[in-house]
Amino acid sequence: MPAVSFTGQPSERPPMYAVLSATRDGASVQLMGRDLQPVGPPDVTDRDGLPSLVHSLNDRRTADSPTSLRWVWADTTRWYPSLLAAGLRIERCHDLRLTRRIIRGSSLTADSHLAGRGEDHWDRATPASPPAAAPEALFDAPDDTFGGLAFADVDVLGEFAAQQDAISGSPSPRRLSMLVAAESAGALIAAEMSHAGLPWSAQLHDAVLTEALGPRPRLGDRPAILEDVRIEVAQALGNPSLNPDSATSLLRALREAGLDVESTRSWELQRIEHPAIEPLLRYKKLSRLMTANGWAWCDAWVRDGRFRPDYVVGGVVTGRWATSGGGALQIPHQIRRAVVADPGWTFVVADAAQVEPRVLAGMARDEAMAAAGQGGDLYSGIVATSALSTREEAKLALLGAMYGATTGASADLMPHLRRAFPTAIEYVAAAAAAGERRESVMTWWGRTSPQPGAWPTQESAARTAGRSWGRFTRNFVVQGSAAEWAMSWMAILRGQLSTLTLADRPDAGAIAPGAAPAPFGNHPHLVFFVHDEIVVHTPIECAGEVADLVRDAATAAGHLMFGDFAVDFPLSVAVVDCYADGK
DNA sequence: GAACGCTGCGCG
DNA sequence: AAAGCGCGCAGCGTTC
Repeated sequence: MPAVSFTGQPSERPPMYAVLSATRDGASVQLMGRDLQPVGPPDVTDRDGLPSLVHSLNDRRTADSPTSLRWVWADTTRWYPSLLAAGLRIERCHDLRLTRRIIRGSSLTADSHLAGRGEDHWDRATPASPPAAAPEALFDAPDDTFGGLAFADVDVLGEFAAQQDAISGSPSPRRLSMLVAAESAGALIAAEMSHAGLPWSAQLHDAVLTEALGPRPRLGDRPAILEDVRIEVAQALGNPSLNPDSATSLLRALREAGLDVESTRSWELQRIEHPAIEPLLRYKKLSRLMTANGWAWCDAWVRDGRFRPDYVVGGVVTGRWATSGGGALQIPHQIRRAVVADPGWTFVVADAAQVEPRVLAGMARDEAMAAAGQGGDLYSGIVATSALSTREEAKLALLGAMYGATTGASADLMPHLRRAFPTAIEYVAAAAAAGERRESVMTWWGRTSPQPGAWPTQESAARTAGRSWGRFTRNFVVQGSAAEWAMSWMAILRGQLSTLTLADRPDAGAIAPGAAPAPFGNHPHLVFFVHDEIVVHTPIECAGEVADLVRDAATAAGHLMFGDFAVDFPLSVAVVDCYADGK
């Protein structure tokens, strides 16, 4: 079992904090003990001197603080990219902007001073844009404001104290500090993944596009194959100038051809027999490929063999990450062909199986569901209990339970699922009922659902809105807690990966002809994350070790959340040179 | 010509 | 088989 270093507890010696505040022309760092009393005078530096100051403090080890410092700062997106650019990493942080939002919103800290105050700049602050994606910086003054306040005027120490006070005064300080640590570790990981970038071959990307669409057309022209398919559709519908990209005119054309359709969605069209349908579905695929991930996308988002998504930690209400620009969380499987490891390197691609129902089993302490998931595929495990008869049925039923299906095949299977797993099903039903009563619900570690907006006064509309909000809160507890598991998984893994260091491998220089950018060098590092799936880019010789660490981290994350209530978190792990071969 | 809502589809 | 969760993004079509 790997040590869990990102949380700073439960077994470590007292941590030492390094509280980093902006000054007019640089920064100051105040070291503090666990009691939040200053240790020595602050170190002050100008902007250029910050990396070397951080470096020297990172290296500092004292009898009181054998572990690394936890850096406390207003906003990882404002500090960390430049430290990474200088070749530095830090081990742990407390991101006050992200954690402020959690603490202000959590039912666990509703009585704290922090929650009682009016909105201020901390609540208004948004993540800084990544350096490369901010061309406006050429024209405007550099953005040194934080939620409307000059960055140098932000009271970092005061905010940290207020947050610590809120956490320690809550009924479940352990849960909230786990969440705060995981969210902050997520902020570091997100910045590091953007810095490292996902290896991306523009050449292979072009090959995929050319095979599907024909050669790249000149600016303004349409790819030859796409246009050919459009003409096929248009002729089959007797409408030569048809533009299938217009849903309105396509629907009209389909109806004029005598087809009884409600919409132009692919799944609806699939069930229709007509010569236009096959080419139309083909057209939709190709058109989607070109507009979403075509040559223009590659030009815009791939630089120097890397795709650098801008991750937005906590960007989703549930705590899932979002991304802005480039659609990083929706990269089609088809285009993952272009994701290839550097020479001498490979990928460890790991996908966690059925995280949401497993987390549900842990939260509800549903022994039967946990047992069904033991060791392998949860859906098959459910079939083995005879609760449902096929894997597909089990999957459909479980998804329906977590999304709140009310009609159709999924809803029909619910009684069977409830009979087999009453405890788990009751857990999500209670979350739904709370939402219908307009009450908030919490994830396992205390992230709390927002208040619903205005409610309709008309009775049936109010009922509909209630059901809808109930489906949201039902899913919130599951999706949000799964996000907590995933962040813990990554954070633990990150801590373990950093132990595979050059120091252990004096000949490591020979491993990788083309090393990753500093500070990664020859070290395995995370390069991609999508909700329950991670990609580690690693020197080939470390791949086996990395795969083991990935599995161990999944197990450790499960224990971190649910203690000795045994819930398995099995992974599918692949060592592959191309991301498309990961599954 | 910018801003916005709608439709549709990619991902989990 | 085609609804029930969470997103981001592109293109269309309307509005200001």
